[in-house]
Amino acid sequence: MKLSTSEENYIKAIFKLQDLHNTVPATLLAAEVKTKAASVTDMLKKLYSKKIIHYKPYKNFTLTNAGKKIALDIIRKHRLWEYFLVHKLGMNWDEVHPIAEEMEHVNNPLLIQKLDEYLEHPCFDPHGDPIPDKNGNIRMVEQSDICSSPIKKTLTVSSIKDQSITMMDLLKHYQIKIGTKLKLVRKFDFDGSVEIKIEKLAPTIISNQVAKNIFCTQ
Amino acid sequence: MKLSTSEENYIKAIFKLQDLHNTVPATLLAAEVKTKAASVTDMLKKLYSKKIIHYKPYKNFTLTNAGKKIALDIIRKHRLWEYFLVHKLGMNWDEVHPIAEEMEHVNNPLLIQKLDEYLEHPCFDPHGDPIPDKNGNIRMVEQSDICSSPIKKTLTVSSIKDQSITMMDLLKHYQIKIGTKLKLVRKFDFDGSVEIKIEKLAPTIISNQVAKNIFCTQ
DNA sequence: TAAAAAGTTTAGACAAATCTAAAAATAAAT
DNA sequence: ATTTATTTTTAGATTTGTCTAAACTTTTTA
Repeated sequence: MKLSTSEENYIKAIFKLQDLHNTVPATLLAAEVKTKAASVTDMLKKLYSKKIIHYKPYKNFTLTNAGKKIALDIIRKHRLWEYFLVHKLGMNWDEVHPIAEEMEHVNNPLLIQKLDEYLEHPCFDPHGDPIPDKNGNIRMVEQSDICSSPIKKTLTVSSIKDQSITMMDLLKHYQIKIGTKLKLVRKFDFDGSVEIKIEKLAPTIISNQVAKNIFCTQ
Repeated sequence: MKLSTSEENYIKAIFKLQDLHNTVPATLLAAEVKTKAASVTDMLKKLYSKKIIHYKPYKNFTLTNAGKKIALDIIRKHRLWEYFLVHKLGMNWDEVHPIAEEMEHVNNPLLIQKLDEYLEHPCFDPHGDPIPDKNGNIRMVEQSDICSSPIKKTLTVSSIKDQSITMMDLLKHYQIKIGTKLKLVRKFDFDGSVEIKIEKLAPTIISNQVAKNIFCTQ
């Protein structure tokens, strides 16, 4: 089934809002896809006719399993492209979202398979959000912030909680990105700061405030 | 000026047909963009209003300079993506065209600049067609078929005249692609066949028929 | 629990890009 | 040069996604 860019955007938005709020109000969805409530109603009827959502007028609506599968596939494409833009083209993670928003609608399964292979099957996008696999499964990986991670084990940075400009600025200085491999050398009890050792770099100390925001997998 | 995918496709098609035939009949353009003559008329009026083409009813039409610039920019994007798909993702050159057809409409100058850098400013796409630079200039490079190239100089395969399946099959066997570096070792007068040496491979002999179809830059 | 507020849907309109069928202009052919 | 054929344009309809304004549900609140 071929879907329009607009339909795909609605599906993605419903998926996102479904995750955040248990029930999705049409007005919120309208804001998310930057349109008006009346337009949302039209689209809901269309998506219902395509069995992408469960829908009864004036009632709540949710994605069907088929709808969720489609949403996860779009999210997969989006995040793989974001990964590509940052890790291959060297773009900044704060400028890739709108581009990936366009690329995610390029529809070609072989392309995405090849891209995934080329990127070596990444699990997290540059914002630290998990990348669903080709079957729509999000492999749940044990993540913990640096402070709570075991000492002297190789950790891989998988997500950053605080995505503010100031935080990103600091991470840039420390040369820490999603995917960076590092070791927790020791913790200082006085202020909760920690010493870390990043591959090929001299050990440094980062504050507790920063360490708490950096999540890693083992 | 933001252009729709449809407008971009018309511009690209006009550019292509303008190159092939001196004057572009609307019916041919209709076939090229897979639509009907009546739709073409509508679009021509629109493109005229945007100063992308010169147009008078019932008369021939041509791209303005602005229109040509736009066309070259779309072609640039198309060919850079084709290059990426073949040389980075390892796709076959006969399957990348429809994908690049979609990717070319992703509009972000920084993206294309970064992509160009990442690919190291390629001059030819996987089909051997030249890639315009960011100003729309197609750098004219001296090309000659292998038979007419100087002996023992490093040549870079830049285009293949015959793009039939059988030819591509043969090139695959010889491990010859656009971008392959090779040397012409010697020519055999008896049948016009030539001995070539491809980087890291043992020297081989290719027939005159094949050699005549492979164009290289020095 | 009845009135007010908030949220959702219908009805009718619009813009973009397309279509068919018919009319108009140009080109070709006798 | 007039008829025929071809090409191009108009006119009116269709589809997709959107909009506003009004009508209708549902929820809140007093």
